[in-house]
Amino acid sequence: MVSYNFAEIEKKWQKHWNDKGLFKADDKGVKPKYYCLVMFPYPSGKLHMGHVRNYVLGDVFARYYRMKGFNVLQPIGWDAFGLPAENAAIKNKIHPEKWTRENIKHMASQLKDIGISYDWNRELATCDEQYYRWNQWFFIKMWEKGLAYRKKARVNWCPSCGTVLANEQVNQGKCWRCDSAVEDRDLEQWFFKITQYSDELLSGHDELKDGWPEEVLLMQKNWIGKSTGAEIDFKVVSDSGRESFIKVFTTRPDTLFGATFMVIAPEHAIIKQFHEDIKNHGELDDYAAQAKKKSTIERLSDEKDKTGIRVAGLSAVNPVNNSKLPIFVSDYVLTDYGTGAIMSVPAHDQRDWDFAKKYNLPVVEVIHSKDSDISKKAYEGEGKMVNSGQFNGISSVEALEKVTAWVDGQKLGKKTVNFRLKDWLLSRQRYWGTPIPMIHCEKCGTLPVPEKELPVVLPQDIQITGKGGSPLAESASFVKAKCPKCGGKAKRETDTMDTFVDSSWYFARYCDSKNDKLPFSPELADKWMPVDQYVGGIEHACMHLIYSRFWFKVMRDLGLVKANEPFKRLLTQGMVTLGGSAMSKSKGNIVTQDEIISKYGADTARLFIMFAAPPEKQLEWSSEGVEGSWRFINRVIRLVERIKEPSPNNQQSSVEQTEAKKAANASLRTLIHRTIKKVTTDIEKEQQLNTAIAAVMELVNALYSYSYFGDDISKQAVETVVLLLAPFTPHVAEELWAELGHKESLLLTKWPETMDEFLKEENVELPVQINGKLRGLVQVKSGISEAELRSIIENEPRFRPYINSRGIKKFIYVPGKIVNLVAN
RNA sequence: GCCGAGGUGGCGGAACUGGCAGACGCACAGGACUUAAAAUCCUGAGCUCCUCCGGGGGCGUGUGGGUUCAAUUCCCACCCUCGGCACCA
Repeated sequence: MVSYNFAEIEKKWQKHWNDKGLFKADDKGVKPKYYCLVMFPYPSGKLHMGHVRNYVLGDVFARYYRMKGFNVLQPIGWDAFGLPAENAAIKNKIHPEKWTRENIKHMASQLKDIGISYDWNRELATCDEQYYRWNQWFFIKMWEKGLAYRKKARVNWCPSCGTVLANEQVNQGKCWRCDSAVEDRDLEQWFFKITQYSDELLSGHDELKDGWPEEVLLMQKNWIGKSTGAEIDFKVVSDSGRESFIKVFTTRPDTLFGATFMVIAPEHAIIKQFHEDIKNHGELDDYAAQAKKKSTIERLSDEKDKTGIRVAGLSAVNPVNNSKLPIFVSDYVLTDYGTGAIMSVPAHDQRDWDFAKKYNLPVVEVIHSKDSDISKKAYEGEGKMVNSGQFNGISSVEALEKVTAWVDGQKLGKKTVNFRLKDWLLSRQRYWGTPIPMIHCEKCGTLPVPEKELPVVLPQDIQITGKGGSPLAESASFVKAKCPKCGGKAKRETDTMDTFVDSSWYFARYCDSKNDKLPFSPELADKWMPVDQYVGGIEHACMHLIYSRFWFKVMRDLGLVKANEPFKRLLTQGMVTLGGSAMSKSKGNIVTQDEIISKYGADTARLFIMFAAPPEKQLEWSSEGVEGSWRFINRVIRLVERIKEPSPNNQQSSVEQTEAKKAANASLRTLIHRTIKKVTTDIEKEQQLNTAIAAVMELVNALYSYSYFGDDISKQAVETVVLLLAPFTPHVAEELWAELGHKESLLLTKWPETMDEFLKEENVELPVQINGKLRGLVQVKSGISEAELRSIIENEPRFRPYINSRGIKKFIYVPGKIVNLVAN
């Protein structure tokens, strides 16, 4: 490996960019703005190739749009609160803040090493008081608007550590530290009322459909899960004659006559209500206790072996036909979706069908179609109503409306819209997060900390042990507070906020990151927002991206921003995996960027990770092939060196040579313009950077076999190569650009443009298929008529053997693309 | 289990809107340069069968079917891998 001196070149240009302040976004700039954002990193320690992919992607866009004449904002910051810092604190007896700050320092220098063009003046960390005070400010605004509230909710509880566990800290129902069985416990928790925006989060998709991947919108749509149906009251009767009601939610009121049993969640209130009437309540209580030990995912995934217990001594009544229905308890019905109870229609719902078969329950067909055979499986499609009283004979589509209307009229239920989206549970019983700025007074209740007292600073005098309740409750000086209303003794809230709060609005803070009067000034937010290009992992498709959209709408309603949506365009980059799963420090499967940079330099690392796969695709890491990117850069360097030397074989030429040269010139020129066009659309429109790089490689290959290297057109080609590579390999591109005699940095140089007249080609090579098989190619003028083409092909002897005496049955010509002859 | 994505040579990947499957790169083989090696430059190659060595045939995009003059691309069924599932971020 003979090397160009990448270390020296990279340092030199990084210093140059920094000294000249070329990455600064201009708040007062008149050029059109372009806000390019990558999801900010959690400072876990070292940058690995997954990070590199993310940040280089963003940087390619930022550098490209600078050359296109935009005023680019590309900021960076740190998603600095979170569980790993607390784990490190427990494990290594290091304060979370110290651990976090050290990681930030290291990762920041790594980002500089790979030459990402950030405006470092706007850097922020969410654990800065000056950042999280605004989390608290927003929390209070939400509380004032009724968007923050408190209610009981379930948490994972380790009885031996006496602490709340994150889902990640629960392995197969056991505590990660002490291995005791994890229990459910109800705690008073804080929520954001994100469901108030359910409809808008859904309809907002209209605005995003051009800039967001379809799959993300689809996932969000399903996550929000709007379903229209009806809530219907079923009378419940005990054997002793006591009566009550159970509300069920169904999206299929048309199948109401087919309900043959009812399934309720193990935690359903009716069980307590009828406790003494239920003969097997002991068994049911045991079952509920078992269900509590399972996570939602486990509960729903025991599909194959769905368990249920009949509630003895209690039955429901189908309101439409007064038939008595047995009631079952099963853990696949969840308390917090719908009403926690379903009517089961085994003929028309596969899960109910499976359950009915297992427990030998009747299956009654109420929708008939020629495709249905309910003895084999449930029929979930449309059809004609049967066994449905006055609704017999009409179509099930019509019945959906009519049954709902009838139930409504009989006061048995009503039409409802149900969402799968739940309110955002944001309180955490942890240390390393934003303290929730509330005060509990015995007399006056729960009140917000007055705005002038913000921030509520995280106390330092806390031992992080991983045991016990909320860590903040350990600090007596923190807990002690004065009631803002009566001035009496009060207690401070000791829960902290979910870190998704931090990441829900950081992109707006970048617009004005030093503001100490407001989270940001509305004027500056209006200048930069919305984000033009957001880049980040697909794993954030639902949670982070929905929370941010929600938060943005709240900020709009507070008058802080004008737009409706925070991110105009989204690129969900695929994960970098090693050994089949995503690189992450917690899994220990990481390859750090330093390993690649020290051997090949930043430019090779950048080029390789962009070239290895299309951005949105998952990429299994392998360093095989890095060598190729390295070689390519060196190949370009040699081209530049050669073009600077005078070329001797270009001088005298005969007439034939002149003709040949003309043709070679023209085709090189066409290639230059095609390459510019390809690279430009690949970056801007397709966002396929791997093929953009491949196109530049093809141009370089063509230059190596160009016979008149050294002439004007080849000089132009070499300059084009350097310009097109500038976003990908910025350091070496700057060096070469200077060597080619240019004084201005590439960051201030215009992106090359194509000229249409150089894109056309006179002749085309058409593939000729006979009966669908490729039999040869013909060279023709590009505008050739079908008749002309046909006679050329018919007269070519080489195609004759494939066409027998009866001739051509059908002649298909797709202009400029292909010819297919159908012979008899 | 539910929601979403993916599966193409030995490997990473390319292919516009249904129109030459395998661009570009890695690894590999041969050649040039060299005392030699490295580096570099040039050439070759999906698999397979036949060949008079000019070339010619067949098969091939996870599996099985279908639509079409033509399918990696559209339709149906299935298998496998990955991401998310609300306290990892």
